[in-house]
Amino acid sequence: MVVPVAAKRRKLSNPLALAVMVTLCQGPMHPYEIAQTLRRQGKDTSTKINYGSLYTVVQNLEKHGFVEVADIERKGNRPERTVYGLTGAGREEMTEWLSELLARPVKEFPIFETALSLLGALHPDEAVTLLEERVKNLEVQAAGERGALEKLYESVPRLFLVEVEYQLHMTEAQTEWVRGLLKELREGSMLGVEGWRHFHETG
Amino acid sequence: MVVPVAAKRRKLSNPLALAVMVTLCQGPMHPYEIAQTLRRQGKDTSTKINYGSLYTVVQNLEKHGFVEVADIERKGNRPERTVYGLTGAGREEMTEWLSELLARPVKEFPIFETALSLLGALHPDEAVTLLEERVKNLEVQAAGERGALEKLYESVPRLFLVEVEYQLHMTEAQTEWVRGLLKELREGSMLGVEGWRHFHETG
DNA sequence: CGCGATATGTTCGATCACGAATATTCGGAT
DNA sequence: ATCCGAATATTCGTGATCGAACATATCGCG
Repeated sequence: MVVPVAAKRRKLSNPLALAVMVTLCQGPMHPYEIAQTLRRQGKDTSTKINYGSLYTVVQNLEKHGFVEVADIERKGNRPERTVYGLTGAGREEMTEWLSELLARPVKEFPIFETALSLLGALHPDEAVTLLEERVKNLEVQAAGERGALEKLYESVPRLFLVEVEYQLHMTEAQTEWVRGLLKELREGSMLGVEGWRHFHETG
Repeated sequence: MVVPVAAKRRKLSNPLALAVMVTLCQGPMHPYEIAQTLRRQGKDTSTKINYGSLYTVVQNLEKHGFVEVADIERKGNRPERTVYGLTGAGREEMTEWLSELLARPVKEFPIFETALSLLGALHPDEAVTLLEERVKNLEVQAAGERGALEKLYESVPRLFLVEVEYQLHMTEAQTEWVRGLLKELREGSMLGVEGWRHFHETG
């Protein structure tokens, strides 16, 4: 089997679309129910669920034949609820997309990286203060994540918590790195810090 | 001084806007020149620079008074080049925004996290194969980043490379974590793996 | 029973993002 | 001289995004 080296452009790129397809694997649902299911399963911490986007995404999935209308319900006087089911093409797209995401790291642009690259625009003392604050915040965040995880272990198999464990690991990694940076900044050992300070103090 | 606990909504949220303001600190420029400067300084690895977005962003910055037209050049027959400069309000917004980004971690949604949370949709053996491939890819990526860094150390002060070091650190952290996950999956020690397999093999 | 609060569902439109197209100039090879 | 590809510089149309508004149902409680 030949693995395509360049990722092909997908017809839908919103991650929510993938989450929707996976959810519909569990059976036909209407959009709102999809959102509820995702939330109930805690997927909303790893995928941004936006009602605004949800309906558009489902529509687009239908347009491309990945889902189809399975039923149109009407209970009482409420607006109709269109129930969607996953198609064969949908299942295939889902598997392929998910596989690609797992196997291939993609370059993303976390906002903290941007901020770091622009660090020079602040006074070095200010930078140190701010990064110290970040470390504190990260510690709180990590503690929260650990706590949540402990609770969840009691009711959910680990399999369904991998992404939470990953999050925690990455939070810890970030904390560690920022601590290292702070150390170098405070010791002034980092090449270029004197120049930086001088630049900001004279202009 | 009271630190606002909730981040106030910014008039501009595109990170490119921040990068633009920081660049204009160095002096007035026209949009294209801003992009060149960012690229020359390697900022394009940490901020997504999109020509399509650039002009819109600069316009919006102007609309909100963060930059202003400093000059309109015309050389030969080319289209006019509008040269922009940072305003006082712009400098303030820049400092405040950058400070917030450094001090406060924000929840983002990296696509790999989504993929992890949906892992159960694939057969466990398939998941293992794919994650092994990811580890290989991550190793290549890390090697590349390390190489680039070595080269850059020769010509650029460390201060301007912090974001690259951060990237590398995070790549390594991710690799380590995926390796751990793989180990657990292969050993079958992870709670729930048998059920997972069974589910996929019977349907 | 009547009231507000909360949960259930969906739609809309203003804004945003960005690939691709456009248009000109410059440098170097022929 | 002239042709061509790369660099310079900007615009535009399409499509995505998402907060907020809308509308109804259900539930708890006095």
